[in-house]
Amino acid sequence: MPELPEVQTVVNELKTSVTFQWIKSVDVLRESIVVNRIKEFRKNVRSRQIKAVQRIGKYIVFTLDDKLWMVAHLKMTGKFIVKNKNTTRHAHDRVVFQLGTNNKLIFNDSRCFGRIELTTDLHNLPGIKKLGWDPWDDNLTPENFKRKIEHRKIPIKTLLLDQTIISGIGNIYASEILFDSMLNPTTSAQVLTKKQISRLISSTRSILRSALKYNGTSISDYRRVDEKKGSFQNFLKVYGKSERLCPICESNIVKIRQSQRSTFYCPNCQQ
DNA sequence: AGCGGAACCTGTCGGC
DNA sequence: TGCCGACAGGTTCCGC
Repeated sequence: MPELPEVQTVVNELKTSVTFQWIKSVDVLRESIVVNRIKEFRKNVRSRQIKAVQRIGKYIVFTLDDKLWMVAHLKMTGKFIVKNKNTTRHAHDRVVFQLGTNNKLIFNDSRCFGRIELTTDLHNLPGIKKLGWDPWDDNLTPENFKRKIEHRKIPIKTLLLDQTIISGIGNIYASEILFDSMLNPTTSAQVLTKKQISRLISSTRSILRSALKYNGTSISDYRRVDEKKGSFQNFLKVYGKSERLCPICESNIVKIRQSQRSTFYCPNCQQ
């Protein structure tokens, strides 16, 4: 499900629904979701107050104390849902936090790729430590970007999925961003000109900002904290549109396979 | 170091 | 109807 716009939507909604709430207890229904030893996790989360919620890359970070954070990653199908505490258990509920109010915070994940980890050293968590620029980082300039990728031979589409370069882009928005910047997804990263990179960066920002405005893209699994859908799926121009027509030139959108993921693009507009 | 492919786990959909 | 393979908003690990 989740790329930056989806994760940021969830974080925004968690901020209003669970900040300052106390965690009374935790039920771990699927142990593989929790990275820490379960006993230790339950003990250290119990009786903590959620002081803040933030997004770092595609990670959701709950601040529980000065030196204690609960870090979650939704991977493909993870969701955070807030419901009344009397709600019955639902299929794929994996971790349930009983809150001090009438609510519970549920981590639901059909595929069980998602992870929740308690840490005392947030910025040295392996996943977080390696993250590249946030899309809106002032240091993400065409010059810096070019320098960072000038020895990378992989296709630009594949490079956009590399969280150690820019963090937050996933498979849907990579295709949309490349269409918006009129770049061919198969182009080797190292041959891009400064001008093309400049376009790529502004498209990245505008596509992600727009997707965030519509609360993300709900094609199949992704849901908001209140289980509503995002609506950016109504504005996708190429992702999932193979055999449909390009909105600019009306030639056929094509689907190809790059490093085991689908890519959609217009071979005519994206040279 | 960088790259491609397998692995993690579960559900759905299309073809035969 | 039923089975089987392909595929799914992600990341990590392994071998070359």
